[in-house]
Amino acid sequence: MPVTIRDVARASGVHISTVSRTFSAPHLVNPETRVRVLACAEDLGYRPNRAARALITGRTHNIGLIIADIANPFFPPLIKAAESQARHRDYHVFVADTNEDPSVEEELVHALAKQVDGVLLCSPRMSNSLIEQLSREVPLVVVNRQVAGLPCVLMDVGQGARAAIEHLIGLGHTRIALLGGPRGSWTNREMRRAAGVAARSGGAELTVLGPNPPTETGGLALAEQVRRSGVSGVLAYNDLMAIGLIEGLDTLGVGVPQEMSVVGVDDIALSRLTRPKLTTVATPTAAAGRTAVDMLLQQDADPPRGARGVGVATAAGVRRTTAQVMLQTDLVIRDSTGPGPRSGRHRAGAAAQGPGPQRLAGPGDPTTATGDVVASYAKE
Amino acid sequence: MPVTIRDVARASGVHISTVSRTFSAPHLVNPETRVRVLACAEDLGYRPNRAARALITGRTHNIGLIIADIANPFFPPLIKAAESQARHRDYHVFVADTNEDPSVEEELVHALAKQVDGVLLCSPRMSNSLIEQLSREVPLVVVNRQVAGLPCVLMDVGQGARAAIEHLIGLGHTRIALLGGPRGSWTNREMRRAAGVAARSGGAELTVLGPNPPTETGGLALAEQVRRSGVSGVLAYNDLMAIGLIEGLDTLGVGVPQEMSVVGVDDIALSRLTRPKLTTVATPTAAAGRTAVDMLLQQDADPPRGARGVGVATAAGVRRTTAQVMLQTDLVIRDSTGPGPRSGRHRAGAAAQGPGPQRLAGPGDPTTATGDVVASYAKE
DNA sequence: GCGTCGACTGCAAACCTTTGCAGTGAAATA
DNA sequence: TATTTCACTGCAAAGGTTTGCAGTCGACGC
Repeated sequence: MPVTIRDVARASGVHISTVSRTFSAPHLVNPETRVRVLACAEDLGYRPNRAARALITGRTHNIGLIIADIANPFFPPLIKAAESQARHRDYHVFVADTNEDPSVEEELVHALAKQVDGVLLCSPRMSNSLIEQLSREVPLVVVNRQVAGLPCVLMDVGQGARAAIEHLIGLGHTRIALLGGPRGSWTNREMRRAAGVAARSGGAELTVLGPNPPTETGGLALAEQVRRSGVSGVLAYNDLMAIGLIEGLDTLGVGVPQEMSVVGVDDIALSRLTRPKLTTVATPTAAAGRTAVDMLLQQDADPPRGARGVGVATAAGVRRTTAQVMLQTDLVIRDSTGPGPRSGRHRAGAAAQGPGPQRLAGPGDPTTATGDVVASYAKE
Repeated sequence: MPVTIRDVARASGVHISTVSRTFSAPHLVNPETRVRVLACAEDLGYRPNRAARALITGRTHNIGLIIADIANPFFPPLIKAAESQARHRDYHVFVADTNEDPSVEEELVHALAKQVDGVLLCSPRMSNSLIEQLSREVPLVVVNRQVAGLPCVLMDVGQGARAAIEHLIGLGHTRIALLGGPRGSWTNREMRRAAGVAARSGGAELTVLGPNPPTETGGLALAEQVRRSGVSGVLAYNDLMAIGLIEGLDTLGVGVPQEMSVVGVDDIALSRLTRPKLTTVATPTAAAGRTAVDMLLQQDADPPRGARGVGVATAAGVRRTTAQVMLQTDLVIRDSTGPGPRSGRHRAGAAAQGPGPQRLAGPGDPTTATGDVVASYAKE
């Protein structure tokens, strides 16, 4: 039933090699022949069998995309962009979810290796050395992780964390908490480092809480601890945790941004839709996906691994393109951050206005629990 | 560099066919030989080449997952569940995004056909007849679409829409709007049908607005129209639209649920996190993903298409398993729906309580813009 | 008129695996 | 002892495609 190159050859009265060339090296075949072959192929509904092609060329025209958690809203835009970019370059993409489990990551790379021309490792949780080792088996591009000798796409969360901390300090917050993310996350380390520096040079005190699961639940569970820690500003590992935290603070009667300012990271679509709208460090996820795919395919373009004439030479250990791309992040200020304890002036002003029409006028403060705010201050 | 069955054979002193059997039919090889071969394979890091295997067996152990829009939060849980289920059955999955474009859908099925054992079509936008035609090329399972003769996984949005309408009517709403989804969506047709019936038998008036893009923007754009239409209750095609609508209504000064009750569909994670929390029809997306994969693989288990000994007989036109699974939906009532104009009693009661501590006690109504409610009533 | 070149096409090997068939030797049966 | 059975293994073809090499044929230059 499946129509092969052979059927097309028979139908158009040429040898199979001519049909093959019609598709993979058109300039080598007579224009007349070419149109005839193409017509027959079209007629018969012929599509080249990529598995067979892969067998001989050594290139599958597939790539793998290994994701820590598809359900984490950070990733879908990345997946979408990567898939789109790949398809434009005539590649298909395997997507696999590791559930944040490093051993699954490793297993998946092995399992996919023979079936793809390269793998995108997104926010991997395994060790650098393991990644390096795996990269000898199949070309790898790493997103959100810095591995020496491997092409990486990084988002400058360091810069973002710094901007966030400076923003909080600028608002008058002097005691700030950093909600750490999962163990093994490069982003996490980077944020801690940068936030520490920024806090120190801004004269603020930084408390690090974590590591924590990078989820809404993770943030929610920290609400009590955050309240007791005496901070007035929080930078969360990501938006999900920030949202969870706000949720938790809300049930504890702590108003955001009145009593606590919260900054997230990622700018997932969701963060525009919560109340209050989240102040957050926007990471260029789609761009990261596109860039990573480009780097993978470019790297892939050079060594025709396993091709016929090439012989030895291209042993897999050889150093490949090793570019590292750092993508800009942006602090987007919305409604979850407000003046800190220092700037009593602003606070008083805010507290004075009741929940009137001005709630509707501007972004304002939707929870409007004025009484609670005051009470909480007394406590502090 | 890539280690093949041949290397393992040489290392363990047996013929390649024995190595092959060690992996694909272990009971046919002497236990002693088997362990020796396995040891060598392990040593050398051998992994069977699935492409080569596919070439001869006709089964790739891959499936395709074609998604209207990965960035739509409805899909990631489905993708995640499907991928997980597939992997447990030793299948890998291609994910592709069509951007809601029917022609891309078709192209993708063609492109993937030779590389997969089956394709999951999730909420397809193309015509039934085209789907049917494509199913002759590769086994198909359809999610959120009813196609005669094809295995389908459906979510009972009809039942869900009915429950939602009844819920609204029960709250005293008699004029209700349905925000339609995209053209070509089975879910959309089903909802319209069921909502129409439910409204009629409940004595309510139903206005259908649409079709609309199933996004936040789509909902937001309808706010003005909804306000002017004079309805007090809205059932949206999905949560995203519902959230967009609430957003839009908010900027128009229309409070939810005080002046307008809004029900969504899907129960995406997000809907628990917005304010007000969304009343919505929960669809079992993860279960749908799992079920669809199971149906695909089961269907796939029967005909060893293209296998060697089989000869003709299993022409692809032959009717396959044609089960249709209908998955239950559940109305989950949260905070975006409230008493309608009829039940003035409840409203008054609600309006009487200020935004005090009881806001924190229960789910209550977080926006608490009591004044607005009254004003709005006057308007009406 | 001969040689050369170039454009085009055919031939056949190779990629890695699976599998029907046949062969081996030993054990079980008659 | 002769025969059958059985467990195991090897042989070789097949699957669809690419590609180096070689062949054909007409055109062109001298």
